[in-house]
Amino acid sequence: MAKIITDSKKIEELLTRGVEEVIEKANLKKKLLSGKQLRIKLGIDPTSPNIHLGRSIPLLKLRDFQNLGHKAIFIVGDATGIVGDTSDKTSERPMLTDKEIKANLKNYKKQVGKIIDLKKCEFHQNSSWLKKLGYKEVGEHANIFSINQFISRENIAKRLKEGKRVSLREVLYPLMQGYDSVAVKADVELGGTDQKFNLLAGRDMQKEFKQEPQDIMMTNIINGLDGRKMSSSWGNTINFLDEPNNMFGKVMSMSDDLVPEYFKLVTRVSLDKVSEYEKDLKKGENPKEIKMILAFEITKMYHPEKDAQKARENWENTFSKKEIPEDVKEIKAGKGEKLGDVLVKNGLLPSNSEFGRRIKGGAVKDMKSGEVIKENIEIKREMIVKFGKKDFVKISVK
RNA sequence: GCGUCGGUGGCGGAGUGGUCAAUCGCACUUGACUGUAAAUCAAGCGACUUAUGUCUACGCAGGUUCAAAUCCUGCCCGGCGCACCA
Repeated sequence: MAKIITDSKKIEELLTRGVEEVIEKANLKKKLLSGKQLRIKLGIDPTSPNIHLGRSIPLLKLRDFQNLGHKAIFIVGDATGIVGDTSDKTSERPMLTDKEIKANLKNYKKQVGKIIDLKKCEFHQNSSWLKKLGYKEVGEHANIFSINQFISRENIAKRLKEGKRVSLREVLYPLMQGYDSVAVKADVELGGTDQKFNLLAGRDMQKEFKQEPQDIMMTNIINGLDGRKMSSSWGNTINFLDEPNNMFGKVMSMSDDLVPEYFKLVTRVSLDKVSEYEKDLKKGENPKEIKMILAFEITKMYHPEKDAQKARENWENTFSKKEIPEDVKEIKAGKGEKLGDVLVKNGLLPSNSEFGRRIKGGAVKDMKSGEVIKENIEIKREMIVKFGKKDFVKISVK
């Protein structure tokens, strides 16, 4: 049995860092101090093959709990994923197929394992209990809640008002997530603030099943690279599986004002250090420098430290010193082939028209001579071409 | 099922017989300025081409017309209302 740590300073950080709201906080604190091992539940639906940094917030929380000796219970929502949660959506979420879910699921353990300790973690797929339920059970569960509750949720109410469709299946989601809590006998459930309704549903379900209701810890939601909410559908995510160079670069390209928030939420750089950085920023330090630290910290959480270091060097060379990146993609072309055709054929550009636009915009550049290429030239010898902000390619002649 | 309104590009949302590859906003791409930040400015944003033209597109399938996103018919999908008094 793991030893439970009850250090009050650590508990305080656990209860506050990246945490928006705890229900019920006093109760949870008491439990944490009691020295009893708690069962901490976190579920993620495999709605996308990639887990992004937004999810790392509750995952890091889960790890924090683990570090204090508590039992992490990770649930992959393969059943809930099919039904689809509407919590963070302004429109209906399409139902996923079994096949999609399975494909998405493939690397989940690996990704989650980058943060939490899988050996000390209970790993479940909620289909294992949810698919056993029939209409009778679902009916009973559904009876615990009212439509009134459901439609008064902000995003649902809004959709109704706008005359958008709200399907009956969406009502089922909170029931399913709530039943998960019953199935794993959760003491605490983690989730984003947008999950409040579903998380609370778990408490009601547990009461119905004569379990003590779980406490709820709602973590902050992180903004994506562009300042909007991070979401796979916006394309503003940083993913656990992003390559080091890419990950580093993505952090560097985000808004300055997000930097402190990122430090607090998605890293575990000590809070003292973070407030130092904040002070530096206020004093007028170039935000780029602090952002470099952040980019490095984040990258090394998901990749070996030396890869993160390399990514940093590569970034400096490429963008500060305007050199050619180390990991240039290499392709082959026949002598006399048109540059545009080659790029399109290799999937680097979607169409010849796009190539034409970039030519017109002056985006295409011969890196050896440093000159802008103004027309669709024929390839005669090996060349390194830049054809966009981040797009480099080395073309060798067959 | 009946009635009614509607289905337009990644999204929102114009357009209701020709001048529509389709106003506009957002998102996105590229360039300038920079710190691959923000803000700003400029250009672009179906494809093939590089001519200043062809093809494919406005839920789907037909039809009317010299000409349709726009009119007609059928189908599919969605919203709302009705489905009552026994």
